[in-house]
Formats: sequence, C-alpha cells, structure tokens
Amino acid sequence: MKPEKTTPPAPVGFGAHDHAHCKTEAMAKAQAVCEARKLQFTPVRKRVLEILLESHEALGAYDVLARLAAEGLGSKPPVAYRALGFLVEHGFAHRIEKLNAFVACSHPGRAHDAAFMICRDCGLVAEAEPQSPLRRSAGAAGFQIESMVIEAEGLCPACIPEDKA
Amino acid sequence: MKPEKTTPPAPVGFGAHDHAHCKTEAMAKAQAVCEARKLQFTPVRKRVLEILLESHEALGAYDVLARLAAEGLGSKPPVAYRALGFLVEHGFAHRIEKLNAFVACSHPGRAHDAAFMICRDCGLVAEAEPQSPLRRSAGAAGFQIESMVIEAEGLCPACIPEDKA
DNA sequence: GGTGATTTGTTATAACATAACATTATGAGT
DNA sequence: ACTCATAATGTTATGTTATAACAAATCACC
Repeated sequence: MKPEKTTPPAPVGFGAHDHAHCKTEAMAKAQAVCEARKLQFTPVRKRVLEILLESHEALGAYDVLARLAAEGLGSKPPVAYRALGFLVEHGFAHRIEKLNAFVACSHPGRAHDAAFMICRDCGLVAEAEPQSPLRRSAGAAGFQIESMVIEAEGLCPACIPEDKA
Repeated sequence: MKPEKTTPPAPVGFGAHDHAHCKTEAMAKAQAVCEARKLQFTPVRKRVLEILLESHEALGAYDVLARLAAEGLGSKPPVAYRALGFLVEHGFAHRIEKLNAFVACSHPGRAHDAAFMICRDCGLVAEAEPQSPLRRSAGAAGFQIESMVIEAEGLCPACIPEDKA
C-alpha cells in the first residue's frame, strides 16, 4: 500500500520507488511543457496536479474539489472539472473510466496511449505501455482511432493473498 | 504468400450485415445459456436484451428505462440497472465505460474479454477480439487481472470524410 | 493601458447510479 | 397443492458524477 524507496522499474505505481522524486519530476516536466507550449499553468491547475501526484491512487473530481475548497482555491464542481480537463487534454493526467477518477500521468510530455492496472484492494493505479494490437486491427477494419483506453482491474502484487500468489 | 484473414473475428457492428439474424441469434443464444445455467430469463431481462439488440449503438440505462416504462415493464432506475447488471454479469451485454452505456454482446455464451471501437459520429459500437498483450505484461508485473476494458473512440469507415479516407 | 481571449467564480440542473426495504414470483421439497 | 426459502421486481429516497450558461476577473499582447 505504501511505496518505499528505490528507483522506478517498469510499471510505475506498484512497488517501491522514490515518490518525492516522482512528484517533483512530474511537476517540473509539466512546468516545462506549459512554457514550451505557452499554456497557462495557473495556481488551480498546478495545485490539482500536485494533489493528483500525492499518490498513485485515482481521485474523483469531487475529492480533488474538496482539497481545493479546503485551501480556498475553488469550491464549485466546474473548477475541479476544468482543471482536470486541462491536465488530461495536455497529457499531464489521465482519466480512469472504470473509476470515474483521475491519476497523474507517469510520463507526461509526450502524447501517448496509456494502459492502466487498477488494484481493487488498495486502489493504486499503475500506468503501463499499452502496445495494443487494436490500433492495427482497427486500421484493417477502416476505423480511425482518436483515443483509446485500456484498463485492467484486479489485484496488485502487494494485495494478492499469500496463498494465491 | 500473405495469410489473408477471411471472416473470423471481423469487428461486428460496422458495415452491412443481416441484423435480423444478428438479433434472433443472440436472443436464442441467451435463451439457451440461461436454460443451461438455470438462470431466470425473465420478461424484463429478455426485453432489455431485445432493446439493446435493436441496434449496435450503446444505450444508457435511462434510455433503456424509458423504453421499459413505455411498455409498462418498470419505471424506476433500479429496474433497468438490475436487468443490465444481469446481462453484463452473464456475458449477454457489455458496459461501455467511456459512454456510461451498454451494448449487446456480439458473441455471447462464452466468457471473454472484449475490445470496442466506438464511432463518435454515428454512435455505432463494434466489438472486436482484444488480444491485448496487457495480460502478459501484467503477469510479468505480478498483477492479477480480473477484468479488462479496451475502448477506442474515433470514426468508423462510414463516418470518415471523403477527403480523409 | 486598452482590448480581446482565457480563466475562474457561481448558479442551477442534468445525467448516472445505488441503498434499503416492501412486495411478488419462482421452484424445490414434501 | 402447500410451505418455505430464494430470487426478482417495485418503490422511495438519495448519492454521485458532470455540464450548461453566464458574470467577473485575469492575462497576453500590442
């Protein structure tokens, strides 16, 4: 449930990693991308990304809103939804459809499809490279994919009971 | 020589097909599976499946409910949600997370992952075989997948503008 | 420092979903 | 057929997620 310290292996989110580094790096990256693309990385947007980055759990828009409200940064749903929309639109966060919730992106900056593994026990969400053949088979069917979500729900390594590992 | 794929997992939903056959076959299959598993294929459940089968568009629970209500089969949300839950649980329908909506399953009877291509223009939803490598890479990461959704949104062959085909 | 676009604040409501409990139907055993 | 247990449906109420619409403030740029 609680990440320890080491350096990040493949699927980001599960297992030990330097989460402080994880956060500061993501914030720095977002900052840089916003400057490069002349996007306004406003206080609300910045704070929402920080909130998402605090853990690898997905947060609902209303969870985020509650945090903002507690800090006097906005108290009505559209404030949260707009900030989250901005973050998703520019690749700093992803929406997890199965949970109606949001997670910070594990490698922002470049556009990419994403695949997620969602632990139904501890709530951690790990982002992986999708490599889905669906893009190819969609092409064959004449379908033009504009966005794709891949989400798997189950048990993360830490939450699998001893006798079933 | 290139191994041409013939018919097998052609994405069901787009393109011309004998939809009447599509419907009656799916209903017959559901009927048979229910008998085999001693499930109660009640009027409400049957009717909801018929409603979903009327097209390859995804229907929201409240759309389904409106249809039921018009026929005197139930008028409160739980009626629709329960019937849809039954159909999804037993593989006769799928939930499309991106749309908060439901489609009839294109090949019910056997348990299976599903991948969907959702046309944002005409609303048709085609079901394809997923063949996602995520199951393998999840295994490598020690994650036990219990359910998986793959959903691509874009334009179906019929809705792609001439000049971009 | 004016101005046009963007962002935020706010009200109101729409859309989606389920908890809890009463009632009715089913079916299994006698 | 009767009874009990189980499963399904009906109903009330409410909870959760999301957006439309418009006003006010702020920003980017000349």
